[in-house]
Amino acid sequence: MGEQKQKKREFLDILVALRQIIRATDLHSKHVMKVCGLTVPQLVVLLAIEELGAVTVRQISKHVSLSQATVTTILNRLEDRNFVKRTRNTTDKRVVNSCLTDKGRAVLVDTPPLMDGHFMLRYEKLDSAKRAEILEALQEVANLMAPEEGTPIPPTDDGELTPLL
Amino acid sequence: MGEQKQKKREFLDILVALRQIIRATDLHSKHVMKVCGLTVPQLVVLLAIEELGAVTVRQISKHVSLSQATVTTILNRLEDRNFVKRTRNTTDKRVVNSCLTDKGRAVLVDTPPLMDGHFMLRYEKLDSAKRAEILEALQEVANLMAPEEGTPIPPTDDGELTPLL
DNA sequence: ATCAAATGTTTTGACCTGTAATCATTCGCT
DNA sequence: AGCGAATGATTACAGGTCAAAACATTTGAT
Repeated sequence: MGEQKQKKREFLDILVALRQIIRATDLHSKHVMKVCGLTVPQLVVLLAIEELGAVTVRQISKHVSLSQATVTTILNRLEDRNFVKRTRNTTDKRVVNSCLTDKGRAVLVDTPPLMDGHFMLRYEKLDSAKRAEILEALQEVANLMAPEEGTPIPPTDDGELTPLL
Repeated sequence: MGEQKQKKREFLDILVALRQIIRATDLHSKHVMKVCGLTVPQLVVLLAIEELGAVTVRQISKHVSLSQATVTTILNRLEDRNFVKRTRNTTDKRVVNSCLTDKGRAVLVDTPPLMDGHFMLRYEKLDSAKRAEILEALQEVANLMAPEEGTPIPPTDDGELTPLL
């Protein structure tokens, strides 16, 4: 009977850890915003454009694991502030290609940290076995949470580049 | 020299896993919203009130690890929809006490899942050693990300109940 | 040629989240 | 008693995030 309680406790512990991680991640993003004027998601989108060149919204969305709508709103802000330039593709007028402006390129020369420096320092102090264990556990959780199994790496194979991030 | 690259790769992997986890968590919250009409944060606040009784905003905020402002906005929505009732404390008119309404109590009788059922099912299938490893890793990461070390459990000891979540 | 389905993007609407500023009260000192 | 500091809550503002709806365009089938 107490076994159910036990299970509940276990999930609660996971929930608590996850919430702390999510909160810390968000706080870091806010911090980066104050320091360098761009949030982590904005930087990630910028990096994706740098890596992929003139790229469609959908490609960015896949690459950074965000919905198309989210990427659009991030692009709006980035374009307002002149970090990227959007141009409609001439051959297919549905698609929009995004490029970095000089300002956009400039802000990336000295990439601000996407991850909390505090965390990185402490993480690096761990021995590599521990680090591997942690990484593996995180990936395991991510997989467990993935929408559907069967295709851990979905056979999108639609010419996508490595969907890093 | 390729050692730096290696480190970078490692952090990138962590970042990717974290982003997927955060995204999945958010998606689950949206899903819960569609199914039961309340998001996970709203449920968590409701549960905190159920557990703590007539409680101040600050206490809720501590209990659920969210800022006071965030709790206020969540309470706004919950009060608008008549799940909670706020009353100013008579002895100290600065403080606001929140209580569940009948409707609020009712919605909690069959607590909707705070965690993705899909995830829970798959997680339960793992052997307990693996599960322990995962939980430990998550807590390790949460600690590594905590604002300051030295006081893993900060000596708040201000009569708080267990700050679960 | 035409019209429906598919595709790519943006808009809309709802929520979560935090910091900083503001408001109201209470407390502590003199 | 009175005034400034501390405390509790809310508001204002800036983002992130998504699903669904709305648009625009292209493609495919007739």
